[in-house]
Amino acid sequence: MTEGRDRATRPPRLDDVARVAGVSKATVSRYVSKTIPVAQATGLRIQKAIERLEYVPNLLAGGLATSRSRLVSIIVPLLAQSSFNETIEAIVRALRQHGYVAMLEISGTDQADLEPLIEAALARRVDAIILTGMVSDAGIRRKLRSAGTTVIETWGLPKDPIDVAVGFSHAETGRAIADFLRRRGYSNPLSITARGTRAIERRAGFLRQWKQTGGGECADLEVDGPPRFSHARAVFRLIRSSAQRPDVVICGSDGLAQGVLIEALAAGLSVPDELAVLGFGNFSIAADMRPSITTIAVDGERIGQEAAQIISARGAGELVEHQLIDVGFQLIERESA
Amino acid sequence: MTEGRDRATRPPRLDDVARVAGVSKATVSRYVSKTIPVAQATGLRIQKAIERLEYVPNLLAGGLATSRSRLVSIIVPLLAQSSFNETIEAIVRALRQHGYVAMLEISGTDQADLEPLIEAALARRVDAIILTGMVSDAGIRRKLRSAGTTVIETWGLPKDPIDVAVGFSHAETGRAIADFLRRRGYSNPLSITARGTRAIERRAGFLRQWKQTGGGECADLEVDGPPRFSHARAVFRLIRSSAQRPDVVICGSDGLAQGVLIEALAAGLSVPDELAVLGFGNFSIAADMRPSITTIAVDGERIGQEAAQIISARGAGELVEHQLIDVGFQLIERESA
DNA sequence: CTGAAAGCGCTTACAG
DNA sequence: CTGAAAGCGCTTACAG
Repeated sequence: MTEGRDRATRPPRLDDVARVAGVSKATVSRYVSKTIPVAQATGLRIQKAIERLEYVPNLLAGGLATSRSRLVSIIVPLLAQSSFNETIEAIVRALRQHGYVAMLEISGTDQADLEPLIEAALARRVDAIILTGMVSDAGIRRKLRSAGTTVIETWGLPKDPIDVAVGFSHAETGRAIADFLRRRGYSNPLSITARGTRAIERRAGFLRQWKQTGGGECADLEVDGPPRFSHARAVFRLIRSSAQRPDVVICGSDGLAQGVLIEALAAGLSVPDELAVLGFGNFSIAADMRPSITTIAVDGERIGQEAAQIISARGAGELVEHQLIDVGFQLIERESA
Repeated sequence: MTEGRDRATRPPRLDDVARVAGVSKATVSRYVSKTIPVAQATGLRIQKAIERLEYVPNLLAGGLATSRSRLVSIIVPLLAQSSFNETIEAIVRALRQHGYVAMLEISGTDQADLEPLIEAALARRVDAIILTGMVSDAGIRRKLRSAGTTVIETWGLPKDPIDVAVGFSHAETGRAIADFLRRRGYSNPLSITARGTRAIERRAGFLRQWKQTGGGECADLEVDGPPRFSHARAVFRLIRSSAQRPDVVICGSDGLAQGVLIEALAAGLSVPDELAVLGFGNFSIAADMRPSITTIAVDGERIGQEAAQIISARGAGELVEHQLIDVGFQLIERESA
């Protein structure tokens, strides 16, 4: 087993390369970082040395010297069943493109658990913190604001962003849903709202528009935790016990919508005629489900790109103001409503 | 806006704390890292100084000094719809518990894309690399082996692990499925196998046991990419065109099983009487689906804990041998088969 | 229990 | 285009 480098010897570093190539550390550094051009012949010698030694630059040391870690912390409420997964993936890929690497932190739904994660990120001197969940705690917002690092809030567009926000207006999606339901002639909606999430903003936006355009009351079922099929059962219990059966259910996620659809099928209700269903997120199942799910699509790819773009620009020394970047959304009409 | 620290001034560092507390840097370092006890009175003064300055230790610098970054790279094939999500979440949480932070890398399904991600991890001098997908490329395995860092392969139990592997035998799950189907009296299985995944090992294990216990041929449909509902349609096309209709479909994931179930419902086939369905992964939908899905459960939590445990032990200087840690699996019998 | 000093592996003005 | 030297912010033998 003598293949590869001996585990006992220390890995090569910049000055090993410099010695082998017969140049100074500074020159090797310049060659590797491509910041300042190096004479062609010199570059060749350095390249040879790098390959011979299998040199891998220590970015931790580099980061210490430049105060740019090229590390970005991305804090998400949860991974499993999350509607954020696509966005997270897009962010990670976009960051990579710009030479950054993402540290993943999972906060859970309790705001209090956010603080140590932020500390951990700050201790690593991340170049930015990306938040995908809603940060409602004022103390945490203040702390983030004074931390002096780039903070990107995604998905939502808070009125008073910590730094930069990339997302869309949840109230607007509610509005769009109201208009859509009206156009289709639905009159008795039931919405499922997960506590402590942005679904609350969506519902508010919906209600405002719904009433303004002549709609009446709108039943609301509040549920806890991530939207799951089990909530779908609760929805059905409610529907059964309602004096007036709703004709459309507005779900907080496509996963939940899927659950409702399955319950409806099991109960022998025809969708959308007897009961229509609206999802949120445009997960891949939304298109594949039978009936396919009418939903709101969000451009996670774009969110990732915009976020990486901002971080990279700041890193390059450009002055990027606090701002809201609205990536919009799209209501996709399918079979379920 | 004068709250918090002035953005222009540099953040406080160890020697600022030392100066304010009237001790040496070494003492502050010892106090913060808790490696060597410090006199109580001294500790109090240091604590005061830390709070007053809002000092956050620079772990990048600390990592450089100790050659322990406390960074772990976790490389996953994909996030969206992945059966690994739960395990990833468990790993991230377990690592945190031990003071590590996870860098997330998404490799896609192409092995060739793995190399730059490994380079990026090595350049950050990660204390470990955790792989959740299968690494079949010999060159990459060799490179990882000679990198001198802890490498943990999860989910599978390769015959010749790079370093440590924490997972279960996929062949064994196939075997368990064969025994189960036989017990239930199924005779004509169809399996869906995603190319380039460990589903291939499961199928091999299944076939071996199936034939050994007197079973005949087993139809196989190979699909590409992550298991999706759309594959479910292909399954149905195949079922319809088969001379002899299969009586049970073995799916590579619960998501796919769900798709097949929905197609079956739409086609008016009763499950499991006319067509039984087996999933894999025990996602939350498996229990919630109607009919609920018979599947294989994997203990992602345990995988995360074992992995973090190993990394932490190595970090503490303990000698941990190359090894295979079998966390087992469980066949959960529900309604779909 | 505490301190002075060397070292971790880079980068970057400054000077040539 | 290149080099010598100081500095990034920690830790840890070594000595007391």
